[in-house]
Amino acid sequence: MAGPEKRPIVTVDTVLFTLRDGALATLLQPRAKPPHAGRLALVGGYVRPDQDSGTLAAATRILAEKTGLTGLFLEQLMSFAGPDRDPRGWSLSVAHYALVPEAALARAAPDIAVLTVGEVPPLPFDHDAILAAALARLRGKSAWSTLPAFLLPETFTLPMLKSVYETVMGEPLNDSAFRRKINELRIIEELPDARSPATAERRRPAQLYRLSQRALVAFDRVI
Amino acid sequence: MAGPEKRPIVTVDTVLFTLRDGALATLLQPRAKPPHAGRLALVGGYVRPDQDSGTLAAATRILAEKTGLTGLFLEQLMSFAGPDRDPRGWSLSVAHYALVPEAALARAAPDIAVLTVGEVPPLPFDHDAILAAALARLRGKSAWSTLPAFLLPETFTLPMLKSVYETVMGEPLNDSAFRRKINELRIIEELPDARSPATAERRRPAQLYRLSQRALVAFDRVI
DNA sequence: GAAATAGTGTCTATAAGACACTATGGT
DNA sequence: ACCATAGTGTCTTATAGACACTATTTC
Repeated sequence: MAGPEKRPIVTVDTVLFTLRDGALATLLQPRAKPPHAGRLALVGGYVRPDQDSGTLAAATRILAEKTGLTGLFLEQLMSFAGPDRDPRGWSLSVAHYALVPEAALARAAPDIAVLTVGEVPPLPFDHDAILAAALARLRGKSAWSTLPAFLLPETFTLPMLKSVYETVMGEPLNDSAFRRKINELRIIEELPDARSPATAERRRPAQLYRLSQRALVAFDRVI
Repeated sequence: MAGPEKRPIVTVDTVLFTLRDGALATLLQPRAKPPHAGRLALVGGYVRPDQDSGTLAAATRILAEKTGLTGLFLEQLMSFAGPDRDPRGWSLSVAHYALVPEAALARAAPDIAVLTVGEVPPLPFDHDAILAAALARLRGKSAWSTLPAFLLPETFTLPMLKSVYETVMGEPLNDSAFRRKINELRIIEELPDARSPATAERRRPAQLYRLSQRALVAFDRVI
């Protein structure tokens, strides 16, 4: 039986995704304390058994404390553990990922850096591997769920929705087929008499929609 | 900073799947010690930072120690944590799942119970939830990967492969379409001049195949 | 040659992609 | 009127399913 002194360090880390100028980006924060103080890293912290009812709760608490971000789509990714990933000793991190719509971004702590996923520098600990796994999960799950919609505001247009799917999956989608599928899947609903504002460039206003359910919906076919 | 005394209990648990008379089954073992001594449960144990290089290594070690099973396909599922799942206190279990071909089953510890997934009794801790999550993962991943093949011996016939996909996914598959897809995907290779034995009932022998790669292969389309 | 399973060929149904077309508002 | 984006209709292509057919072995 392992006594408490033999227990691993248990932390949670969260990969935060957002959109930046039409590109997929991630939010990183300079570490406040050693190890790796000052270096950009995933937002993480210790699981506190006296406060947290689970790891999702721990991740939610730490996100709020360290970044001010709340109300995000947040999901467990997987755990990363081993003797060498943290200089403090054998540690286990339950990695999560979250999607940050632009409106929430505005409320984030000022020290948060927003970097396109292609321009992320080498990260401390095994955060590179965690980020890669989160990206793979985001891309994989986007093809058959409403996951990318959580990068958008609550109401959005079909061109916006198509664009975010294209950004996340990294490939252009057929417009006609996209509309057909979204329609058949009944995952979004029209806001009656609500249209996006027209601008000098975006001339014709588009119909506004919202998710039929404000929760992740999976579907069998692929976008 | 959380001192060691505030650290959660960290364990690993593994859901073991196998085939039993053409049905999907799970391997459970009576617990040797309290809590819940004597009750059938998932195979699990403490992560030992002094011995284990990670949670997969911990699960592999514990499986070997408690069941004698080695060489299985084994993958992390996700973590389950909270204050109430274990009477010993706030605990975190990194759940895994493994696939046990019939040949490996023969080498398993004698106290292992093999139960069809439909006839599993209520399990201690949150093992019901872990089993349900593992089953969902197995079913979901089977549609687009070679996962079910790890329930078969190293060499198998196409009818056997089709049957294991049907068993795992719980629905009949079209024979012609199945062969077409398996062929196009190039995931298996023929063993030249090797055929399954014919019996009184299975009259025409079938061509034997093996996986082209003895590792999980994902494909984009669905079986 | 009858029985039973292994394996093939081909038609049909469905869904995805291509792409030309119409619609609407701003300038 | 023209531009730019929003949105539609329809043809083609790719893939999945249905199902009848042939092939090979045992009895």
